[in-house]
Amino acid sequence: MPGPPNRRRAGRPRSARADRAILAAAREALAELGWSGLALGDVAARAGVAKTTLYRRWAGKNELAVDALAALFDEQLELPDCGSLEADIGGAVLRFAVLLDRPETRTALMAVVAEAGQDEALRLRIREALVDRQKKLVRLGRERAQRRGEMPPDEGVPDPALDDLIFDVVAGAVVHRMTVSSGTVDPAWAARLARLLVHGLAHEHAR
Amino acid sequence: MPGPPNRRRAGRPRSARADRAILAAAREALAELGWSGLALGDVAARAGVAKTTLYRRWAGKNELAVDALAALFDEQLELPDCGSLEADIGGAVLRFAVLLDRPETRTALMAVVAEAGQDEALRLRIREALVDRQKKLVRLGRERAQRRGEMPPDEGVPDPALDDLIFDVVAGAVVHRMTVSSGTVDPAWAARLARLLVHGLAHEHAR
Amino acid sequence: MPGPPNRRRAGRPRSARADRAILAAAREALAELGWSGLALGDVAARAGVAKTTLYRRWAGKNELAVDALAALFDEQLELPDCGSLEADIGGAVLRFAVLLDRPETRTALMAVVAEAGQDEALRLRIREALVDRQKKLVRLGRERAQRRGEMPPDEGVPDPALDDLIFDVVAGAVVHRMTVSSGTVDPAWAARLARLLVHGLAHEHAR
Amino acid sequence: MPGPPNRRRAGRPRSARADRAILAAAREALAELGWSGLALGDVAARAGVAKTTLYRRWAGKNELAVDALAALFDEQLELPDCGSLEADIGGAVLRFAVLLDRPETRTALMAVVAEAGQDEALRLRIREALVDRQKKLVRLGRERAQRRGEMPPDEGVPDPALDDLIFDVVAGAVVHRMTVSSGTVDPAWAARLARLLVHGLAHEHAR
DNA sequence: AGTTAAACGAGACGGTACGTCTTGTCTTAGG
DNA sequence: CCTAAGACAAGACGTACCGTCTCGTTTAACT
Repeated sequence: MPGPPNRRRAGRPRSARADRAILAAAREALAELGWSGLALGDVAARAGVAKTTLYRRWAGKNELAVDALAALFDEQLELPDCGSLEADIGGAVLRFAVLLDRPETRTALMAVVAEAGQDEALRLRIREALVDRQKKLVRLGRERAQRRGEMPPDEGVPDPALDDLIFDVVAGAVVHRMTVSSGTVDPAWAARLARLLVHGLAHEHAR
Repeated sequence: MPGPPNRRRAGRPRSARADRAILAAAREALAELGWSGLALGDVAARAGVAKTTLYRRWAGKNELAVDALAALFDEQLELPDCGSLEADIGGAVLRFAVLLDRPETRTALMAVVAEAGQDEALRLRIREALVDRQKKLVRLGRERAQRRGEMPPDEGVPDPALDDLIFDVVAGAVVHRMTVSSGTVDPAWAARLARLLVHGLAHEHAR
Repeated sequence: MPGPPNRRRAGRPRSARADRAILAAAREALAELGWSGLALGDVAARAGVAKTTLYRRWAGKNELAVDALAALFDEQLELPDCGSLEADIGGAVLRFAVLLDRPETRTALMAVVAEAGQDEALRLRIREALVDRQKKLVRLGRERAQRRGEMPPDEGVPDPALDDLIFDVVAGAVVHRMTVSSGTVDPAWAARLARLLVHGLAHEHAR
Repeated sequence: MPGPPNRRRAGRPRSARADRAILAAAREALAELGWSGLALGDVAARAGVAKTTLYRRWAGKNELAVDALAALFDEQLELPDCGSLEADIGGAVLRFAVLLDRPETRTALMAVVAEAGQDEALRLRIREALVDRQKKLVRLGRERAQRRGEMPPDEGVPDPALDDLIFDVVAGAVVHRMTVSSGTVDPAWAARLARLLVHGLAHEHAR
């Protein structure tokens, strides 16, 4: 028996208020100062918390930012039911664009991805906390379209690689336009992207 | 006229070797240490140059990185002629993936984009040095496809917004897959993306 | 009388083992790490005791160190009877030197004296626990010498200032040599100091 | 040829103003806050200097304090000529007492000596900068007394061990009285110590 | 051939954030 | 009420880079 699961750890328990205050302060500071201006001592001070308390929970800027991002993504992203696959995709694109319009989101996402280039653990954390959690939107959209008869049902084996492609195309196009190209995502652009995707996918099944 | 074009500035001219050595050292250090590990003092030391010499040419990490990236993009990216639009797109995707496989490229691109979130001048520099220069590949591909008869010729007004969409979809999907999703770009994935795009575009003109 | 002696305080009584363990751990840590390396959290851990338990008994590093020192001084210092005043002084000097040879004693004594420079209460505690308790050795030595006829008996009023001078000269010379001058105290040095003092004192009474 | 001795080191030379400002600020802060309150960041700020500038010159609190003390000792300590050996000693004792009456001197001296218990290099620095430099006062006093005929001239070999003993007795008695015993050094006490020493030394040569 | 003026290397400078450490208090649960 | 465990606020530690500066030296172009 490895130990009773209800076994309380000794000593004073960690404050849940501190966790929330730190994540909120991190988002606030990020929005104001940008990534390179983000100082963990400042985040701690905004949160009304000592630096030790912050470092007890997160190893550094990167880990903290991924968790702050994941909380935002989880609460903001969803797939609206707009009646058709094309409209659903357009709606999801617009929601994502709203989220990326916040300067802290855009900046933090790019920065942690940049740091992840040298940091395998961070790469894993990003995939688990951001990518894999949001891929459920693609699965949900596909299943909804299949129920509506817009897409054929899975024949035998499902094709997760197709879901991955769709995820990277949609998310990638939005992120690239808003960050690299310094463009804007408006309803017209979202609709055009959705149409491109839906018609491209139609041939995918007819091959 | 303020001065003749052959007007040489007085004093010792700037060393061209220093420029090249600094850019090379920056790429090397970036590949080894990642963005946050990149220290300009270290770059200068690797280049065998004083910090002053570096700062005389670039204002900071961001500007230096954009220039290092632009040089790489210019010399590496091109649109191979593979006989069909779909094959051309697949080929370009694979070339871009090879470039992004270099750790310094991936890291630097994401990092400068992150910093640009708070820095309008940097955003402009990125658009001029990276985005606008590479959009010529899309224009070239479209014109080649039109000559082949794979796409209808422009009717009256051209549609630059469509070129932009294509650029963001292709580049965005590749970048997103290789950085955010931590996935790999192989010939099969490239081909599938190209097919999706070509078929999606076919309907774009038939609307 | 503030309370009946058999009055038990409510609740769990304090552990006497803890007191001893803490003092011993403090001496050990001091010998290993020196004053600035002495951390009360570490002392508590070595003593197998919680920090709370330590702080309930001592207000801080200084008070703890003074008590640890006082216990050592009380058990180690005495005036051996070597037959003559000069030999007695030499013997006491050597005993004191042995005590100061322990790194924790030397370090702690100097450190608490340094801290006492800004702390009146600590100064008082040092005088009571260390200085006044050990001045009895000077009184004892003088009385023994008077019994032997080596010194004249007190005429009318005693002269405590002379005892104080002797105390500061003997203790000061040993401490200064072993700490400030980084010298060693061997039997020859001790004998020379004793002779200097005895002959100097002879004239003191003949003035 | 290993290099001309007047060869200028490359780069910007160190500021002499900074050295002086730091030592002065250290003495000031020490007097105000005591040893444990002395923070090097604060010293740097008072000196109008960056922390790096301070750390470039001194390895830590201890080294800085020894140098600050040595400067004080050098400028304050001397052997006044009062006409007789006994009066000279009394005068020197009073001068030393004035110096140790400054809270920063007393505190810093004790503190660095405490730290030196664990630090061989610091012990050496103290001996060189403080002890050996001030022992010249003992030599000077002896030579002056020999010229006056108060002490016999050196017969054959000199006796540096006697100078050392005198130094430790005088300095030790003053330091011990003012720090450990919390006593005061007034002219009467100084005169009594001087008399004790002179008469004790008389027998030293008559043995 | 000498003069001139900027570029160059070296490295010190004032600043700022880092992540760690220690202090003394507080909050749990258990004895 | 004491105890062990450990989280907490506060703040100094010594390090690393930043971007600027101040030196003395080098180098090409212009007299």
